[in-house]
Parts: sequence; C-alpha cells; structure tokens
Amino acid sequence: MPAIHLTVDIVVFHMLEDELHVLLVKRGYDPFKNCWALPGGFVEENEALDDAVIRELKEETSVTDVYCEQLYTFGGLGRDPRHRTVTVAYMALMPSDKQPQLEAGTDAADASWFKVKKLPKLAFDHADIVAYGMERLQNKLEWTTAGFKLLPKRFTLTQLQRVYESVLGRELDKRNFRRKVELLDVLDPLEKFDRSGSSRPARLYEFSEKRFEKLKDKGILFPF
Amino acid sequence: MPAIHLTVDIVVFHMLEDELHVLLVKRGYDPFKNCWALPGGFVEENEALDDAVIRELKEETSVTDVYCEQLYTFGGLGRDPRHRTVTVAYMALMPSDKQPQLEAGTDAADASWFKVKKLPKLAFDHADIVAYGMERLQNKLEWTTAGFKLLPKRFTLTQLQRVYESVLGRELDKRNFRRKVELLDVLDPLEKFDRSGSSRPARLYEFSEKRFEKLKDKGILFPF
DNA sequence: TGACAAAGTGTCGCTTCTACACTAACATGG
DNA sequence: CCATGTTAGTGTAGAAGCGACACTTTGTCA
Repeated sequence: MPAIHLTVDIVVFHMLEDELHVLLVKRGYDPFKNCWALPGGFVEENEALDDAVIRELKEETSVTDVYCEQLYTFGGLGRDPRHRTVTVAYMALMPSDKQPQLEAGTDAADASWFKVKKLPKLAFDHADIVAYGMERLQNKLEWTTAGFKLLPKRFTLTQLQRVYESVLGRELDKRNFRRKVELLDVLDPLEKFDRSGSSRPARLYEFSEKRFEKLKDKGILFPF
Repeated sequence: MPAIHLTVDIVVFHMLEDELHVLLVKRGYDPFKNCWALPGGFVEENEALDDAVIRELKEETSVTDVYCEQLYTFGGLGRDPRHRTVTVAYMALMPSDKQPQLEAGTDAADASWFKVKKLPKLAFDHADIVAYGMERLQNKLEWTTAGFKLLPKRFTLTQLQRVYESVLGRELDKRNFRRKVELLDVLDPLEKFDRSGSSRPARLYEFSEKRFEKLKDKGILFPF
C-alpha cells in the first residue's frame, strides 16, 4: 500500500498572565530547520492516534493527564517538501497550575510559549492548524466546560472571565458574565480567597463535575 | 516509516421520500465479506485526502459536485483485523435531485440506500462513523445552510421542514419554522408551484447564495 | 360540486440578552 | 492609623427571540 507518512501535531493551549498562549518548538532538523513549529511527530505502527498524542506531549512538556481532542486531518499534497505526509491535528488544554517542563525533545532544539496574538512564522501549514484550533476552542467555550480546563483547580471568577475574553478576543461585561456563571450552577464557592493581588481578595471557586453531570441529566444545554 | 494503511470512508446523506438515508455498499472481499459498509477506499500516494473522497464517490455513485466535509479520523488499533488502518471519515450531502447511479464498484458487490433509522449491522467501526456524521449534521443544520444542500434546487417549505425534522429526529412547528425561515431572508420565492400532490400546490423557493453572503457580511449568525 | 388534504398565516406570554454604575473590601505607603 | 488605590462584587429595565397554539385557503380527485 502507498507509503504515506502519518504524523500528529498538537496545538497546546495554556493561560499565562491572563493571556492565551500556544506551545511551539524550534525545529532542529530540515525541513524548516530553526523554524518554529507545533509539537508532534510520527505515529508508530502499533500505536493508536490518541496514544501518539499523549506520548508526544509527554516528550515535549513532561506533562500527562491533560484534555486532548482531535481537530482535523490535513492531507493536502505538498505539505511536506520531502514526503507525502498526512497529519492529524489535535488540541490540548493545559491548566495553568500544571508546570510544564519545557524540555528540548529529540527533534526539537527549543520550546516555548507564544501569545496567540503574536505568533511567529510557522513551519509547514501549522499556521492553518493553529487557526483551526482557535476556532474550535472558541466554539467549544460556548457550550462545553472547556474554559475550566485551562484554569487551575481553584480559581477566581475574574480569572475565568479572562479565559473567555482571551479566547474569544473581546471584552465581556462583568455582571452579565457572573450572572450566567451563577445560573449554570456548576461552581462550588470556597471559603478561601486569592490574596495575591494588592486589593480586595477574590473568592476562589472549584468546578464541580458532579453538578455538571446533573445538568446534563436534566437535558439542560450549556448556555455560554 | 511505519506501514500504516490510510483510507477514507464517506457517510453519504440523501433525502428519499422525506426521510434521511445513508449510502451503504456490500463488501465483496474479506474482511467483513458480504457485510454492509460505508463507501470508501485507500488513499493513493499522490492524491490529496479530499480528492480521494471525490474519486471514491464518483466510483460508487457516478455523482460529482456534492458538498463534502471531513468528519473525524479514526485511528484506534484493531479497527481492521488484518492491517493497521487509519481512516479519515467524511460526510457528503447529496441533493435529492441528483440521480445517483448506484454501480457496483471494484470492491463493492452491491450498493443501496438505507434509512438512518433502520441501519443494518455495519463492518469495522462504521456504525460509530455514521453516528458521528449524524451528530455533525444535526449541529451544522442549526448554524449553516447544510439543510439546503440535501434539497433540489427548487423546493417547497414543507420539503425543507421535512429535512430538518428527519435530521433532528423530531417534529417541528410549522408556523415557527416558517417564521424563522422568513426572518433569515435567504430564500427567493418563485412563481412556480409544486403540483405533484393531490391537494393545494405549494410555492417553490430557491436558496439564494447572494442573500446569504450579505447576512454573513453583516455579521448575522444563522439562527436555526 | 362536495369532500379531502396540504398550504398558508399571527399573537401572546415567557425567557433571555444586553447595556449600564455604584459600593465593599482589602493592601499599601506615608 | 489613615488616606488612597485597586479590584471584587452586586441589580434592573428595556428589547429581542422562542415556543405553544387553530383556523382559513386553495387546489385535486371522485
């Protein structure tokens, strides 16, 4: 059967200083040597696609247990100047309390986080892949709990709002946002406060999977 | 690089007698010989994924120019009992005025349409793929013009409503449905009527791509 | 020409969305 | 310890959209 090379590429999203970032690695080899690219690599013969993603993520960030989701498969001709390569793109949502150790992987000389607003030129068609990932993330934000997956276990409502603003690319009204969140009734308020700022401390919340399941059982859709 | 076989499989949707149907082919070879399966086949080395879909569709139905969209890539181990096979699933929307010539293709002994409500047992994980396609179609119906792509060029409002009902799997209120359609303002009413029934003839409409583009320019989302 | 069958048409109450401004609580520094 | 700065936290009113609901019109066919 035809010699088609199969890879996975991963758009890893992460909140840093209230802004959405994407993980990029600097390529150590040709093609596109020294160019920034998405983390990823070849799928092994006895490895499910999802497992390849988990493996690559671990190799590049030493992080496990993050939310992953398949985006799209890019299979045009001429994507890779050397071989016929088809790539299955994924996105991953890395909570901001996970501390990824950005390690130079086997085929990556360097790795770092870039604001989605200010990405460098990317190798292959990776700019398209990031754009697709952003679109998917924006959509998912509105009817799933994807937003919480970018936050630490305990977070303030303002932090949550910043996620939505940074992903959607526009400012939201504080009172409307909080009303919607309250109506959802999926957050457990804690008796703890975030005292890291230099003003009034904000209450911390936890996302409650249990309450969320109840909503789904009732057939209530996510109104974000 | 690893010997991974890459295929495409296509969920072809079609309206027959006001009901949503899916095209299936009876497999002529093992594995799953004589079992019903989705049309599809191997991707060739110098062929883009989208082109492979177009080719397969033409081979199985002799139909060209239908709307196609990638769904998801199924890449688990053990999908195919013989080789490691990854399949990129697509869906196609075939308008009900296209007359597909269901031809026995090279690897298909027989082909026919099945109601989505009454599918036979399917080969491989094709049942999962159809389910995924249905979900996608249901979602797209609500915020895109996918519904019109299953209809002939000229159609009645009742025909349009039947598409929505058959895809969504529930009945809709005639007046509410028509109000929404009217508000959308993307249909051109014709001075022609459908006289095929045995009662009051229904006005025919055409979907207007031009009007739809205007809506998008204004930033108005599709409220279906 | 009468019976049948599908086409076509409006309203009202309810829910949901957006726009909008002030007070409360804590930290910091003089 | 008090004044200042900064973010947290809170409610309402008007507009728009949604679902539920029944009857008249217009053609076909026997």
